[in-house]
Amino acid sequence: MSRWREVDFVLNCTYIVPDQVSDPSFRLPRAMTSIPRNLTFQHSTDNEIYSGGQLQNFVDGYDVHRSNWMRYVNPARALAEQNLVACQNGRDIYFYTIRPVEPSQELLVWYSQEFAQRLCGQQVDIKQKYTSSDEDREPEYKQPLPQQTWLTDRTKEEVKEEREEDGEENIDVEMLERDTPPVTPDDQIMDFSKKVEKEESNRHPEDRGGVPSPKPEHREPGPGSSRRYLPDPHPALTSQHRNLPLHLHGLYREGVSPYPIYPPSRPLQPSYPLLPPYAPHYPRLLLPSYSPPFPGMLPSRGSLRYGGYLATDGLPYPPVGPPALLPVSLPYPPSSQGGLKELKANVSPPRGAPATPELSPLPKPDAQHRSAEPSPSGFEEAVNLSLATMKSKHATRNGPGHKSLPYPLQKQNGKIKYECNICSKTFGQLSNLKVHLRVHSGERPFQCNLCRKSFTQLAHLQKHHLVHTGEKPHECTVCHKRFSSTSNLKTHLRLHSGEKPYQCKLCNTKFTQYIHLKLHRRLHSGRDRPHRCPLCAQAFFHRFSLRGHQGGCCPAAAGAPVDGRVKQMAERFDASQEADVLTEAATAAEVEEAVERWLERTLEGEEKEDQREATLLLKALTVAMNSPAATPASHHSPPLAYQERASVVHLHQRPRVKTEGQ
DNA sequence: CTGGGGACGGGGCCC
DNA sequence: GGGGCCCCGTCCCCA
Repeated sequence: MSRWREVDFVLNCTYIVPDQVSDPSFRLPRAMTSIPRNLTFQHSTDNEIYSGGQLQNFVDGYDVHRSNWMRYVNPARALAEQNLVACQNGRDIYFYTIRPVEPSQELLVWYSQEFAQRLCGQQVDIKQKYTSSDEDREPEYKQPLPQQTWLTDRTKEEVKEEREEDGEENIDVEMLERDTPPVTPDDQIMDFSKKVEKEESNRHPEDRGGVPSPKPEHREPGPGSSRRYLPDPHPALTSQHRNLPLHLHGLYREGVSPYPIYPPSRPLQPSYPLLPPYAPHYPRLLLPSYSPPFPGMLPSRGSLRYGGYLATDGLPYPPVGPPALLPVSLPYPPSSQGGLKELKANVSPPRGAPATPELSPLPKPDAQHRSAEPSPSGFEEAVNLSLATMKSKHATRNGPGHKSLPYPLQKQNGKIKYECNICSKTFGQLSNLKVHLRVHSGERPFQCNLCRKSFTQLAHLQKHHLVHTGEKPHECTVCHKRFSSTSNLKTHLRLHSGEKPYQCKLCNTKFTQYIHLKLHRRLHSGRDRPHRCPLCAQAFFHRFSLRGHQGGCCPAAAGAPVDGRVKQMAERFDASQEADVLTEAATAAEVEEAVERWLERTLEGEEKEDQREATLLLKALTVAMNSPAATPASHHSPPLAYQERASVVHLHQRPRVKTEGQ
């Protein structure tokens, strides 16, 4: 994929996870706080560094206050290990994953072809050299790039790396080639603007909006003088991976200059249509609103890590920074006016009070604003672009002239249904689907300004607000007790009506709330399960469950391979509400229907393939359950279908079981 | 252990 | 398309 054009990446990529906003008030440098929420820092133990040659151009990630988190990302040694490719789009640099990146897997970056050529294509003989500096003058946060590696086959032996007790790596300078320390690292800063300046003879430096950077000062190498350096790529462009002269660290300051292809007067627009963050066809997929702190600030170090996908209720660490600081991923500071906010992307922090302080969402960005600031740092969402491919796919299905939508369309009873491409739920209205998609994305755009809780729907936030106001708008007409929600009032009304819709099948105890029945059922231990297997003594609530057990799940039955997952599923179904509603005289078809209902509910969100396999499996199991031959007196091998499916099915161990388990 | 209330999530429907 | 409203369901807490 490194041969892809940059437009190919834009068209084919699935998610864009932008850098986090790095507020200047944060106490940590930008290089630490700008890391996207799905990534984490880890120290690399592979710190071989190579250098050589002479400085002409280089980019610099030296200053952690000016560079961003990419300074910590190492370059790939070979195509095989590369999982990230850098491309430039207008003034923005995007890093596309080109293969799945597993948790704890290190990001290793290289360039797209175009980007690489733009970096150095016209200066193939760029020599390079990296900064070093006088350590005594090193500011606290101006650090070497200890985690950068630039590994090639020929140079592995050249550098020895040591790590001091405080974790900061130091390189044995004797092993390095003749690097020369600059007077100051910042004097050496070079990014695209360097090249542009060079090529354009400094005619329009202000037009490019980049960070003005002085030309790097070339100095003759001084032996033994270097303890600060940047990696040393290879000088020629004969292969994409070995010979690109520049590395990317340090490109990621605000305001990268337009790349040299652009004439200076060209507006700073993407060279091709970049999906705007608010393109209606592409719902924004938000990562959870809490942001990981830099691990160095964690209460304990070492193996302690965080992930960007932590559930908000499982936040292990407080936000970094002053106590008043919001989690860094929140795009705005809290409004001093109180009230509630809708977190919208790409909006500057509002300073004024909304027209209606309470429950007023923020204004949406206008098109001009968007086009003026296409930077990914301006919006917080991971934009799901996978729907782009869905779009074209279904546009074809719907035929020419049909308004293409990024969602699969179905027709049910003459009505169009919009199907969620994640869980396959269908909705009668597209807007409902869009709200539903927040369930998958984790986006919770409506945040309570009083307690920081956030919600997927404004109505939920409005209801939540009653918690703070104490308002209880719903009154019981019988006892005049008041409730904050209609649901709770309705539950309450059962007390007056005597309605108890939830009944225990074992003891006939009835309850007004389902949760009470669930709790109650836990009381029924195995001895209360009337249907017991004579071979293994396992007991079941339902006779058909015992039949199914004997038909394929009993470990004591000879000749029957027992799949533990199937056994567990059968037990779960036996204890499910779907099984509860069946009578013991239920027909095979009724049991099968109940199994399907239970599956549909239980496997919601599972992988499609797993759902399909599980469905096949459970149907086979249902056959066993209803097999008249499956009696305690006649054990035999399970039906063939069951055996076959049981060997291939893969079911996730769900951490949370909706159905009441035992 | 039961019962009652509080809070919240998801989705349908209307405007 | 999006907001508002409503309903249903679920979970948690506590007496």
